[in-house]
Amino acid sequence: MLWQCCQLVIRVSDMSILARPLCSISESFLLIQIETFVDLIVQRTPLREVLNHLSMIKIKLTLNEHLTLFQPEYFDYSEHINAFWYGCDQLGLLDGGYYDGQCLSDAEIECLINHIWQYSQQKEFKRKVSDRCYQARQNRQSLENYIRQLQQQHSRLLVIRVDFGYAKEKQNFVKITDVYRHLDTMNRERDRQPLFEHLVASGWCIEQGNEKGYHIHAFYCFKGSKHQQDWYLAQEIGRLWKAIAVDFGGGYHSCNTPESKEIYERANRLGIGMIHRGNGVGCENMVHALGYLAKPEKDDQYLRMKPKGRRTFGKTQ
DNA sequence: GGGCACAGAAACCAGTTTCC
DNA sequence: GGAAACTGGTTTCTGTGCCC
Repeated sequence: MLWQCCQLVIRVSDMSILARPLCSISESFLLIQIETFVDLIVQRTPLREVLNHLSMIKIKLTLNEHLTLFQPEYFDYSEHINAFWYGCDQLGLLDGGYYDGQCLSDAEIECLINHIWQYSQQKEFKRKVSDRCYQARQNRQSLENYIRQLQQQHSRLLVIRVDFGYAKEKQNFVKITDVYRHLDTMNRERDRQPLFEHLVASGWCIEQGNEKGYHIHAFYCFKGSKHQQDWYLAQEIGRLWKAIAVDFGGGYHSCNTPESKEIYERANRLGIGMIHRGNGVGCENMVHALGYLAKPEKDDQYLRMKPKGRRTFGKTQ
């Protein structure tokens, strides 16, 4: 009975998903759905609520698409996604037996939930969450040290902060492998283009958000003695990204526009643009602004899936 | 510009300590 | 006692510099 109710909800509220052609749902979105679903189970949400939750409904509707993300030989997954794979595996869904688009029965769903719950009670699962937070703090610390070292080495730095992303209408087609490919090209160009001739430091991190999908936060520090126009440099870097990610409607957000800087200025938080070593507040703000790349508090922005061995955070040495 | 070696950084994992 | 935080060793990746 409960399940029939569920199916009714599906018909009413998710026609848009049914109407989508196969594989047109954003990879990032699918992963976040899985995580939300697993999180409900981990939080010991009552079964009825889990079954009626939108993430469960969507997973049921597009399970085949979720299952296509299972490629453990090529990707590493977060603990939540691994818990989901474990549950699917126990149900025999990962051996190619479920690709006929059939609905799971009530009993199978309950079984899946139980297996995910069991997995989430293992030490390794809990451990991974705390290790990830700790790793983020380590990265943050190393980034802070790096920035402070830079400030000691250069009396003036021109600091650029840009976010790279993709057009909303193209996000459904962006795979994590595309993001890494674009980032690799961007980093290669950084070493080639005359634009970066006086670059003294840079850093990046790849993130995944519910709204923005995959995106990259990046910073670039140029010699303050060679460049003054941070707004212009940010725009040129943004244009380069747009050219690299043109297939997916590459877009960027510059924090160095006069409007953005004015907002920071008013809040006394301006840490980008020209930063003089003698300006203590500016230097601290710079640490804060660039430290955002490895902010441990951004727990919902981490990557749920990444190509094996690849990093999510990096900086020039 | 491409290939290669090397050093350092990021990630992973297991063990230990600290805190509640 | 269990969870969270921390440490240290190891592996793997990446940036850099050098050579051709």
